[in-house]
Amino acid sequence: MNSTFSALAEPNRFNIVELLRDGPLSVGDVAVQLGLNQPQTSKHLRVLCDAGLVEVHAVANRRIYKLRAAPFQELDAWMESYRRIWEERFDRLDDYLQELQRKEANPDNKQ
Amino acid sequence: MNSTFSALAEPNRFNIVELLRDGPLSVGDVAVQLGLNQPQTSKHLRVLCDAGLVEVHAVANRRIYKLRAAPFQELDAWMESYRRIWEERFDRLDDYLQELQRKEANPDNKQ
DNA sequence: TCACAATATTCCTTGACAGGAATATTCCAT
DNA sequence: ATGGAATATTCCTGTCAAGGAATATTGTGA
Repeated sequence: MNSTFSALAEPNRFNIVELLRDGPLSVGDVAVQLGLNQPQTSKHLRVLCDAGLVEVHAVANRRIYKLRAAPFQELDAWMESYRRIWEERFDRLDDYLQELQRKEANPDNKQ
Repeated sequence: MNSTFSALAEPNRFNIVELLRDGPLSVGDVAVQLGLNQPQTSKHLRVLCDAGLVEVHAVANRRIYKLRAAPFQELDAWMESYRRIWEERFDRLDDYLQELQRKEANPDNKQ
């Protein structure tokens, strides 16, 4: 999960992922379509691979990279816990303010 | 979107977000619950704030931070485009391989 | 086997960022 | 208005990651 965020935080890698969303591609094709040079492309793909976002498949001379579903499903599952409550809890200041006042009244009561 | 990933890529900030999922908290409370010291906590909250993941609300001496729904909904929307196709496309190597062969046959045809 | 295409790796430099410590700021309560 | 919480900011340092250039590697087809 952490490595997923780190990997996607880099703009070029994010673009690579968006590009691969449309299907698998070779290193060269990724490089051309994103206007990157080959070494950087390989390096970014390696990071994505290490993070598990992508997997390789050797075909003749090329290496075809494609997205892996797992980390996206994991991300989806993580989001789920936020979807459930983002109308409920995020805005519930009242509870917390009362909590604060209560603590103010008798500081020892750690609840 | 980019700033969202960058913000969440840092482990402490990720933990702060997870903590705030349960409701708003003051800087001090965040610091205590995560075992951080106050300055780093403030700094991380600032980054989260700049990224729009969090918003502040001054209450007496304290500043209460809470999650903002927007970036999570944006992330959710982004995920949506992956959910739709992760069984379909991610694994469709065949198409691409045929595409490669086709290009091999007559390189000039850029499709 | 050999040359070449496709890809990966290394080395280097530079910039961004996190943590620590100290200090500045803000704002309430008296 | 003033002392003291609570919070924010600055300065410094070390680390890490990205880009560029050059080079190494791998695998294929002739």
